Amino acid sequence: MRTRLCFLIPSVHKIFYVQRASLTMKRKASNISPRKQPSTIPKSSIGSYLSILQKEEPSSLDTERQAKENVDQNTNDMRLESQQGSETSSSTSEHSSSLVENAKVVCEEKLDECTFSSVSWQPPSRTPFRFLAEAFEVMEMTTSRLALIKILTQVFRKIVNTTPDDLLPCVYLCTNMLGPAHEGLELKAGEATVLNALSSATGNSVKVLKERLIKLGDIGDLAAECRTTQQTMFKPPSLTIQGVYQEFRTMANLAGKMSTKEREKHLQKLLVSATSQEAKYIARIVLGKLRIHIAYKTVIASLATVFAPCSKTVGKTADEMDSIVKEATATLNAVYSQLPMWDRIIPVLIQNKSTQGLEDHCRLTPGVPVGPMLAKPAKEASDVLERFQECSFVCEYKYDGMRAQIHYLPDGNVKIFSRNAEDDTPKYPDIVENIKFALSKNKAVRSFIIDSEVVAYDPETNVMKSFQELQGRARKEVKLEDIKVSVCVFAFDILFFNGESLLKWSLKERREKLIETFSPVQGKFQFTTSKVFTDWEGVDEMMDEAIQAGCEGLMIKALTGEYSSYEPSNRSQNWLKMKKDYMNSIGDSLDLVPIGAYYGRGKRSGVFGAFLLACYNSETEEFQTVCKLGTGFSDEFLSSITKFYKDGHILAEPKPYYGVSDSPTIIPDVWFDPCQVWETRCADLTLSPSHTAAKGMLSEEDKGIALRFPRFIRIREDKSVDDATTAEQIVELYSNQKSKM
DNA sequence: TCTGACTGCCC
DNA sequence: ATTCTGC
DNA sequence: GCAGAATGGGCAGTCAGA
Repeated sequence: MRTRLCFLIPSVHKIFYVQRASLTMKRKASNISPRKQPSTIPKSSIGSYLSILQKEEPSSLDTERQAKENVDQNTNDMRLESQQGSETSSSTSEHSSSLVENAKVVCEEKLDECTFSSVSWQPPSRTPFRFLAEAFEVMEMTTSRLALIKILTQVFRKIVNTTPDDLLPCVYLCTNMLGPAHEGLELKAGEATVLNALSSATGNSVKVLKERLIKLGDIGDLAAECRTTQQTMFKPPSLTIQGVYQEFRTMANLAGKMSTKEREKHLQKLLVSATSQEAKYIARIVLGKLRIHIAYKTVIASLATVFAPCSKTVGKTADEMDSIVKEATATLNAVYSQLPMWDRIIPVLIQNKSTQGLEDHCRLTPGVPVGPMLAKPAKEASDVLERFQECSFVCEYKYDGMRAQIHYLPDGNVKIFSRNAEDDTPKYPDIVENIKFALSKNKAVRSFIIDSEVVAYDPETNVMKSFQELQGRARKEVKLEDIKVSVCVFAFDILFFNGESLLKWSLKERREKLIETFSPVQGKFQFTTSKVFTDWEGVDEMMDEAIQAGCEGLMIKALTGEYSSYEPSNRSQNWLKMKKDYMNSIGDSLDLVPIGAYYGRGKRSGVFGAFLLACYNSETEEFQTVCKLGTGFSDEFLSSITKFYKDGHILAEPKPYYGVSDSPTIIPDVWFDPCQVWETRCADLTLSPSHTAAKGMLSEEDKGIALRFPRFIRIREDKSVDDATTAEQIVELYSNQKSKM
């Protein structure tokens, strides 16, 4: 707030105020310890936090070591607990009804041992949301995966044993989901909505809240803080997990006139009924950033711990238990990536009280998206050769388009899913047609799932078009006759065929199945260009050809052997991706001048989180923006560079020779003195509606040029600001790139 | 009726 | 998308 | 090496308000 105020005051005072502001900033930053103290522990339950708090707030190395031992000790205790528990249930494991009863006995023992919360409830009451919020609070304070899994396991176990119907909504809230991704339910509420709701719930103006948000760096912390200062006239009904989840679904289903206000009202209602701690996590769930160091992988590991099949564990050692849990985790991982629907999986888990038999109920099914296999970046030949020594590998063109998983259902329907399991079928009626055409010669096909990349394609010239053109296609309920940008499907894998999963087949076998099942149609449905290699000989040439053809680079995969199966949802080493800009020697690298910065959020609160970068236009003698930059720097660099700029290199106003769009998403929080040059790498240059580099020097007069995938490399100490990359050079790079397409 | 803010989703 | 970091 | 959490450009679609 103070820095903002100083803009209105003559320059001598500006310095004074800026310095004061930076001092408070510094003091604040030094207070932030790696393990953040929770701001909102309810006094009533302080005691139950203590054990974990001590572990996470060590005051010396000694206590740190001690803390580690404590955590380990606790983890072992957990194993013993479940062992004992299962001993009890093992004797009657044949009868599921007695199983349930026994589970309850076990549960009651465990209730007392809940290490993070004293909240308790009994049906018909539903699980209090406060119980989950308290777990989140503790999870936020640690980064130890074992401790995180331990806490989540306790949460799930307690819910399963008390109010099992709440497990599903609990898992949804833990993963920021409203339902299966392919069902397409969207909350349609983000930061602005939360701020508005918070404003009407607390009486603070949005402007004040925004200023406070800059300081706090987290909207949940803001919500918690607001609640603390608000007086409550009466005690509102307390929230339940089920209630919060249902409220979100209600919000998601609102549409049309007044729906924005309506959504805000629902959110306001939630925030008013929430304790400050609950408000914190409600706000974060809405934003989709829980920031408690867990995502669905940890949820899976915890569920697997709860439902690990330990019915016959009498006399088993901790190590043996460990491997049972590991196996259960692997099972649940595999099941979820082949049927990413908690509403199908969780009822089975609860019914069976075990991960056993899960695969029989939750199978790969056409019509439900599979987690797509992902690739790891490879920077140089040796990365590839190390991985694939002694065995042959395939290189495929890496097309610059969008991933599409195409399903053919036994009823003849076609479904198309995006990389993130969204249903893209309404977007691609042309692909639905092309598929049927490519299949026409093969009447034995009843069902399949294939993996492919969709690329914008000019059917006149048979030339692939840019990602940007593909991005311009309409998305909702597209009609065949309205399509303006045609596309070609480049298929590269098949995961399912006529009722059979092919995931375990080798890539060699899958490719053969793919090729025998489809007939390519030029410009509509083709196979990716690919070639088999046994060593590096010829790979560089293929890479050049791929770039020449408008591709990003190459995908590299094992053809046969243990690394050649399809691993859904895994970014494993089985697939590598290689792009020119990964390689140190090649690729575009620009020397740019930071002219402003944005306050960081989350773990970057207190330092700058991103910067506004400019090139130099010698014609207009302006610095023109080419990108914001938010990745590539170490934590240490960020804090030192924040200090550097705040210590005398901040401007109260932009220089008159800064050419910057007036879009609020571009205008930085602070302006910089142009005094450094940063080496910045990118994948591509794109036409930009919001950046100003080379504006007016292109065929599209009102557009500038921007970097695609920009990242920080290093400070160029050896360069002065006038040696920065020029707009002319950027135009040159841009037209070089265009001529390749 | 048009525009800008917001959201979600591609990369 | 890319990158860094704690475990 | 995994999993999580920072951050990028840019588009369509929706809705509120000019």
